[in-house]
Amino acid sequence: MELSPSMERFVLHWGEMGDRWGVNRSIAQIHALLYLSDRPLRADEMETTLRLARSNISNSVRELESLGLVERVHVLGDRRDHFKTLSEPWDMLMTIADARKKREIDPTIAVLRACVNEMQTDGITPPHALERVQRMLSFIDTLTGWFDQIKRLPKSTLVKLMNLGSRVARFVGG
Amino acid sequence: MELSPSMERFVLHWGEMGDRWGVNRSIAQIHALLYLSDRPLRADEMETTLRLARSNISNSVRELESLGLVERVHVLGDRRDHFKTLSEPWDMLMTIADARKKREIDPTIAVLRACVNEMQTDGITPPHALERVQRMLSFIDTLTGWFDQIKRLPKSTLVKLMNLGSRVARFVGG
DNA sequence: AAGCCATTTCTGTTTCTACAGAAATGCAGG
DNA sequence: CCTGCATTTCTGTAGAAACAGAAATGGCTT
Repeated sequence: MELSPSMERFVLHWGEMGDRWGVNRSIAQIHALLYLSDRPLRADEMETTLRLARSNISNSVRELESLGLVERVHVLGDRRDHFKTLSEPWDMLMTIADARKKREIDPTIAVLRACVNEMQTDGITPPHALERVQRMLSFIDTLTGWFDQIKRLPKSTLVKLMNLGSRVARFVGG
Repeated sequence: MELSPSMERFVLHWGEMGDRWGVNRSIAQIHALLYLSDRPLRADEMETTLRLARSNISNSVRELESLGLVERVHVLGDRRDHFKTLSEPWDMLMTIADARKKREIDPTIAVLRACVNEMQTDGITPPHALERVQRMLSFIDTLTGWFDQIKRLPKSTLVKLMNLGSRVARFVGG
């Protein structure tokens, strides 16, 4: 797949962004490439377009799959794997948020809970430290609980809510 | 400042988390330490507690300051700098989101705009690629516009909205 | 059943970031 | 103006991650 200069710029920038957010650069580039493509791509196509090693493509695609961002598809008469990604930014965001919640937030909640438990009984931890951790725990809990509810709403409803912006505040007397 | 085992665990975990989200480990550890402390800490205290080099503390604290997460304060009769962080998780989240928006999202929007402009005129970029970038741009635009509005709402209103969860959907006919 | 081709796993190299320690700067008090 | 201490900047190093290429695996086709 040939990239125009702007497409290349998009791919490169996406790579940088991924980097800053804890996703490695190649993975983000592959994702960007698939996002730009109007059809599923094969590993060898991505290899030549992005000039990455095949092994790198293979592993990255696997990671993207596990994130739920990329799907492995097939075409008749070709046994090679083809890959495609979500085309709706909104779906992408939800998928990423979901995956990272599972991988990072949920374990964090577990750790904080354990900390709170131990802090309450160890007799060394100063009260204010316990209080801080509790506060953080309940904050994250509230936030993720909210997220879990919100993400189940139909997209159209969410769009309406977003367009309301700060005017949603009316409904709670803000 | 002495850390109980659970406090240490909290600090270490916070460091790991920072890492995964593109903040370096020491910076996140320092932040965690300040968060647990009930008083502003000096660089040398953090040095011994976290066993990091003074230079590292100095640079990290500076970075946290630029993120708006840490404030440099002074006490009478001591010319050394002392540091403290926000104690409200909600304020922390907003501050972080704000800073990262400025540093990463806004530049991204600029890049996407430039890409869209060039793609429209270069005569090489396939239409679907242009369309994808446009869609992403408008999505990010919508989202950040929403965020800018929301963050101005009083915290109490936000808490009410969060507690509503998916029931906010009622208001837009969901 | 054998060979071929796509894919994955493994391993060594390279690159980059984080960090410590040294040197330099700056400031306040004497 | 000089001295001493805190802080910052600079530089080399250590460690980790990313990556390429080689080797191995697995499955389809003939």
